[in-house]
Amino acid sequence: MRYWLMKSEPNEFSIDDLYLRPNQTEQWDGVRNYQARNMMRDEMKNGDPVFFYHSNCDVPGIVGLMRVTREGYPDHFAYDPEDKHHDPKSTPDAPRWFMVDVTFERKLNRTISLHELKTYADAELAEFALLRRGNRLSIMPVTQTQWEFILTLE
DNA sequence: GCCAACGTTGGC
DNA sequence: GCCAACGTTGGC
Repeated sequence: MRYWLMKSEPNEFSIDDLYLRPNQTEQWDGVRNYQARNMMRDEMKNGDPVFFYHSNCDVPGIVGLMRVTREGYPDHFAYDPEDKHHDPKSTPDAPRWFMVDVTFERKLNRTISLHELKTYADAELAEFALLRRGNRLSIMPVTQTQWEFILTLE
């Protein structure tokens, strides 16, 4: 089992939106970055725990927990010319983009902000991908040690 | 294969 | 709104 962090802008799709979805489950579509795609297509497995991270908002940070409930499958929204993330180079015969399904687990009692996480950047979270300079990936791996440490902050 | 131009992300 | 970081594109 591996641990993950997935970013979303809360004005686009928030932890509360996930809570309100049928079965509290959402397909994580629209990712158009090869590294992130590879993680969804190849590495994320059913049952893997995921941090839900709110980005580009007043208080960026980890707001909840979810779980992978369907492993990588083609992001069919890429075929739709009307879709915001349409990609004519992705076809049903040769899908270029993939997504996973994630299911709500729980909200944290409070947001563990990016600001707070950074205070451990020279200690427990020295290797945390989120804190690496310039890292804009929307999906990133979390080690078990990092996962457990972050939850002790709650 | 190089690299300049351009677009996007996302914190501040 | 600014801008640093960095991925992608496309001319050569």
